[in-house]
Amino acid sequence: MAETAAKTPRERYRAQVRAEIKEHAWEQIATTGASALSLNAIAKQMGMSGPALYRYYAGRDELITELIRDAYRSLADTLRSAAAAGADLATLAHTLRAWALEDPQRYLLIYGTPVPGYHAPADITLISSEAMAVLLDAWAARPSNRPATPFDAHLADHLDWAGGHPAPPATLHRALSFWTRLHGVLSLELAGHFTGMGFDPALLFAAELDDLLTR
Amino acid sequence: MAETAAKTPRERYRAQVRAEIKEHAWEQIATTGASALSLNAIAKQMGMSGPALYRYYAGRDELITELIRDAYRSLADTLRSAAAAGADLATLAHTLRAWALEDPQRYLLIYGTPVPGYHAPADITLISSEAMAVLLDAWAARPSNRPATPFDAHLADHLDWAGGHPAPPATLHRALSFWTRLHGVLSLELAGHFTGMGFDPALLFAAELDDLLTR
DNA sequence: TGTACATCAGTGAACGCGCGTTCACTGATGTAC
DNA sequence: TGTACATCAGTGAACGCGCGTTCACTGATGTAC
Repeated sequence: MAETAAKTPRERYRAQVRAEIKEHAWEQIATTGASALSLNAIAKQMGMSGPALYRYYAGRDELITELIRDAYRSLADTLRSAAAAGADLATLAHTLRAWALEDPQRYLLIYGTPVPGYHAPADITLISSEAMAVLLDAWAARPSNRPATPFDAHLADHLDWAGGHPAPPATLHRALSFWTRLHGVLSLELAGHFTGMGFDPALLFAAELDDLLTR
Repeated sequence: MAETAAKTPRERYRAQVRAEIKEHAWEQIATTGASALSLNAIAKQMGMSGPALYRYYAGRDELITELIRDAYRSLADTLRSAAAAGADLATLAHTLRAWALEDPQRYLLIYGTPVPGYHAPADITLISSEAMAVLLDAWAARPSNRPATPFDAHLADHLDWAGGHPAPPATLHRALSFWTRLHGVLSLELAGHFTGMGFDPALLFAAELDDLLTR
């Protein structure tokens, strides 16, 4: 818990192996998808016996949980540092897309179809809101001239997800819409539903983003 | 092929069992997701031995292909008959959502993360364009007053997916955007990413649709 | 209507595979004196 | 610096399971005369 300092060599080694396990897990997910994640396969790939991994993870679910946590954290960090560097909403959107394309299965792990048979612990939702917080901040910094919609009124009474963000409902709505619209284009692209359609997904994404921002 | 008539009792029986297998497959998919689809499990559920199913499907992949085909067909039929009954775009959107909610895994099977290890035959893309054709028709019937975007120009040169539809690029773009935006909201809802956020997904969908149509 | 034959649905055994997970163990690494 | 002990990473065997798929077969259903 409060043990961030003074790592013994053994602790250091453990952390290193845990990281290596996760690396191989990502590789495996990248090729076969998350639902086919197998501890034994990872062990074999690392030149270890299957049971050895149980020293590091209590089981498959705990590993997946950690991967999901890392994915959320990575996305939040990426967006946060982009925002800190002065990125506007368009740049944030492209940052999101670049992050997703860098490892499609990582994106799909957190925003795609849930892994069958896996149940996430309760605190995962909390971590997922970190990335959202960056978007909320970015939208809050942008003056809105749109008339309030009926949904804005509904949102005003259902703010659990906003984490107490002080932005007005209309802004929250726009941030939410920003997310769903980009996800719509992005998830279809990552899942391969645009292949064979002819057009360039990057341009569709840019067009969607443009429409989103200019109104 | 051209054998639509004169079914023998045996052919009738075969068709019936094939249908029953698919029913059980859908049940299984609804609970465990498509990646966990197992021929043996279906056979057991039907009170048959595993190998018996090989009389009806050459293997797991052929069964999945048929399920995907059926899903696309079902969606296209649903949209088509709604359109034939005079549905406008808003009604079509709600028809789409109702169809998706009726069986979330069926929607996710065709529009979600691809099933790992499964490779669809080439003609699947063709069937998937049927639903899109209904949307294209609906948008073509609606006068557009929007200025052309740079993406419209790109689309004009990349029309493989439109199946020769005579609508202008701007209209094709709007139909495409209609799809991606509704998918964005819908897929996040179906994957459970709105649970715990507080608001009503139906209202977000309606708001997105409203924004989509009023401009 | 009755018999002889062909078709074909479904079975059970078998193959080889990989999975998650447990357990008792060996042997290396680190700690205390 | 050296010895005695504790810790703990990793192994190999084992358990029970389910998977896809093949094969030779039984027995019921349909067909031809």
